[in-house]
Amino acid sequence: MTAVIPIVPQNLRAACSACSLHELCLPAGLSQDELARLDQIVNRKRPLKRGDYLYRAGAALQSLYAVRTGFFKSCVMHDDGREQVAGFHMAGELLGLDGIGSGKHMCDAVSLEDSDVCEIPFGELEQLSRDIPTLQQHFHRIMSREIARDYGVMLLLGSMRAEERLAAFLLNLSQRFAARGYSPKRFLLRMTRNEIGSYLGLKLETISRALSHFQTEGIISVQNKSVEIKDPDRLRAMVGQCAGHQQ
Amino acid sequence: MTAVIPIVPQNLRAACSACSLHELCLPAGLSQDELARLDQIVNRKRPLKRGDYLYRAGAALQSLYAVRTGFFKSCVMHDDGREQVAGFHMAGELLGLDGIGSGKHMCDAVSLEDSDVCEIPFGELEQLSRDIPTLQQHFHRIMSREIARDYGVMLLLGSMRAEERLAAFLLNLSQRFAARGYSPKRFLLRMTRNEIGSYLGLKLETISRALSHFQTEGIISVQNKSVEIKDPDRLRAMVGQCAGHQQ
DNA sequence: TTGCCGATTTGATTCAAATCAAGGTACCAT
DNA sequence: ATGGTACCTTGATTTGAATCAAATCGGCAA
Repeated sequence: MTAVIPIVPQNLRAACSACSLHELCLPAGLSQDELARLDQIVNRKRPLKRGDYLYRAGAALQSLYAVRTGFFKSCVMHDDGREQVAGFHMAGELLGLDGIGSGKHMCDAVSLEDSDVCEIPFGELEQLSRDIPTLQQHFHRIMSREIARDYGVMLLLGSMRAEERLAAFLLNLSQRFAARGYSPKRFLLRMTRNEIGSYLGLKLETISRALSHFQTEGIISVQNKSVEIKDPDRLRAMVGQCAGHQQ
Repeated sequence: MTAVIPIVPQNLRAACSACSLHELCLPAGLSQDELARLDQIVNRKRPLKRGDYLYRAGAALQSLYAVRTGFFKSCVMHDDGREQVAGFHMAGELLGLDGIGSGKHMCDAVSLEDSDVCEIPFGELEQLSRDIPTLQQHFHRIMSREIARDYGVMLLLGSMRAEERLAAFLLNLSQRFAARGYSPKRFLLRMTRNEIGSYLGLKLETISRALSHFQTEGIISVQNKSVEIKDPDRLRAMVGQCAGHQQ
């Protein structure tokens, strides 16, 4: 007979100061004291299961959310039901920035695996950031980086070929995993081929074919959701000079 | 003999409080007193001629710029020289937001007609916005709206057909002109077909053909850079239900 | 374990937009 | 005025990715 292990919600209680992500996340650069003040306004939400919505487009924006563990997509909807994935979000990233302008979320945020988030009431964040210049500056940097990322996506969608887009996408994931201490060479694709396709402005069949092609070229190895990057240099070489780029 | 009219640089001296754009621009919602404080940090730059660069990608970000009069494009560059127009900017809009995160401009900002801008030193803006909550909030809204706009562009680039993209683009311009008190029906395209194409992820020939097609359908009338929207409803109908949208 | 359903792969075919090509037009500088 | 240059239009052809189609795979639930 095995001992019953009591379920301790320790993750739920962890403070920013104790969080492994705190140099990647909103609190980056804060002193212990400032960290404690930020901690007071941050709420831990109960974990989300795969497929759960963190919020939906149109809902009033009360808070921003920092991904603690897990993986999210945010997607914009057309009137006619067409869906466009606008981003994938991993640990340490901030969700909800697009809704501040209108006071309403502009997209759905959906958990792609069991996830944990920290809730940061936006009004309180604004107030606190008036007191803590470092926090204010870092928040501005985070918003600005999201804009810069978006420009990168526009470049990708507006002027890259299918395989170039996928190569850029894989390199981006790799680099973000590396920044979080995971292997940049081996990782899981948390999202479906269809979701990758939506993000990259391509159809799922095209994603599948491109992955297969990269594999036969020996650039990567794919097994379902699992990817290994075997030749990052060749992947990099594909981005930015896809021979006679037409678009 | 005609009287010589002295050239008074009155535009250069105009304060935010006297600016017709102040409810559209950064100072929106400020009291007279707060406005005066903002005015103290804003510098008027000398006018830019068509084709002048306001800043270049890679340059250190010192200031944001508000368009006072004129028209700008911002464009991201590939390593290989491919250029992607990331946005067009008109009076009252803020440029440079993408560079805050890294401290360097991520794109070029180019004047598409003779233009005037206000220079807003970013460090001073951050400082002032700690004192003036309304300013802080409005600045956050402006950044957030840029993110929301970017999501819209992603939707456009990722899931719309060529003519649908152009229709969305024309409607967007129309709406922005209207917000500035200009006719939403008749306006000039300040940018070339090539630049429109770059922004929409299409080739200039495709833009040209689509414009011609809209004209033969009686939806718009085009004459070089001048556009008249004759049937805005039909234009709206084209966006979001381009019959059996494939992408 | 088995059955089912959603996800993925791969092939054949189609099609929208790119590319190639050739005039035509407008505007700037001389 | 005039020549030049950049911009635009339109047509013919090509092509990359979408669409259509059909297996196959994998994981979850009964």
